[in-house]
Amino acid sequence: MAGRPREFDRDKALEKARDAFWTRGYEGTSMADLVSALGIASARIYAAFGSKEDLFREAVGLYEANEGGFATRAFAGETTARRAIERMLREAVETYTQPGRPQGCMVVSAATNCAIENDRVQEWLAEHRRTRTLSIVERLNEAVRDGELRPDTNAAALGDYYATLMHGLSVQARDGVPKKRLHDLITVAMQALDARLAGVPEFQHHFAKQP
Amino acid sequence: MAGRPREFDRDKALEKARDAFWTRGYEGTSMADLVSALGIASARIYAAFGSKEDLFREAVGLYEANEGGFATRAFAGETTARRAIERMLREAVETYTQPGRPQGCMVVSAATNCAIENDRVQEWLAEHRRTRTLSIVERLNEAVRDGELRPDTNAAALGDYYATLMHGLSVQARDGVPKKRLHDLITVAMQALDARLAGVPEFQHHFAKQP
DNA sequence: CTAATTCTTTGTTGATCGATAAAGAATAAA
DNA sequence: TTTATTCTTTATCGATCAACAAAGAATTAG
Repeated sequence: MAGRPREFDRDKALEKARDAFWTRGYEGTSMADLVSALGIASARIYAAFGSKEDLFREAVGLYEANEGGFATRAFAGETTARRAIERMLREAVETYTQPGRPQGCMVVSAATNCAIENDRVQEWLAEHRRTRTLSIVERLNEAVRDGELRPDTNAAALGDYYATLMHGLSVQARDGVPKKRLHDLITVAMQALDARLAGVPEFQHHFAKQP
Repeated sequence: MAGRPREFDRDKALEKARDAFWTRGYEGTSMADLVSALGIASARIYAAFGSKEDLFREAVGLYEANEGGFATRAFAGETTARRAIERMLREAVETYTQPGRPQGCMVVSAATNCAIENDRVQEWLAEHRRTRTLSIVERLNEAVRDGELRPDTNAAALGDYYATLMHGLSVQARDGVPKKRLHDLITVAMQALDARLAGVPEFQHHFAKQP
């Protein structure tokens, strides 16, 4: 063991790689781009991270453990589904529109138009999105079981609805739609959940589960 | 003028190019891919279409004139905003999930993670999305002026909301979410508009414009 | 010290990228 | 027919792609 110690900070390098991939995506970021972003020769990148694909996967992991962890954080930190969903959406918007930072969601935008040889990477991110959708549905199902939401609530449709909206938020943020407009549309979107809360009888006939 | 007549069908070739770009995106589709998809040598592609970028722009134009024209069609073909918005969303889902066809929206997914040298292409598609968002907002503003929607309706937020949802639908469709689930979440989303329709007094206090 | 190990530097690999040059083939105008 | 024009074929261009080989440099273990 031992040997010559690494001269650069691996964690700092990974952060720079995450930002590069977040901004330009997997294929949009070349090894030459990474060399100049990390400030180290390509051979050193390969020695430290394995391959471009390995580096990307590790960079996405870092993203999800921090900026991209709004869903996990919201579900862990809020006691009601109503507050968790809203917090998730509003934290997503904050993350997607941070000034001086890459815009949008790395998981949504980093690998959507890949060449056939990078299909595995694209599919890997798609699986992350599907898992996130599932976790939202599951939280809403829990809310129905808990009695927070009416028993006839279609939690699957409601969860798909919020997941779809969140993925759309990433597109809009990347297109430069200002933060305030995104927050305003979230306000509109929260009404679907409010209408399903137990104890709001006048809405019941309008928002009943589809047959 | 005149000269040797072209031996291949330019329109058919453009359709094949549109499908290739729709499936794999601008950068994900190489000239070699186009050569095999169109069945003609690269020099003939350049003679007929100029460059890869010119071909892509023409392919997007074809997409928008047909499959991707659901928004324009809905606004032209429906007399109420309520029906226009729903038709736009449901036709979008049909387009995004057509069996045996490229999934999702070409305008949303064909150029989201591009290298810096293709920024113009990426920005060009973003401009298309912003224009589409604007057209939705404008239709809702019209509905407020017409009295279809309550005068205190925040048409900008409502339009952003439906544009965001539509862009999210493309992500979900690409991820393989089945058509039925997408239609079900649209049903949830239509309630935001229903709640703003004139003549539904009991909703007024819940869906009032933000201060 | 020596030997083993790991990192850094430098230069380069073969493959693929988008794009085109050059020459031959097929048409219309004169 | 001659000439001009346009398309097709073939072969390739220089640039860039991700990845690595080889040798030198710096450390620890023994």
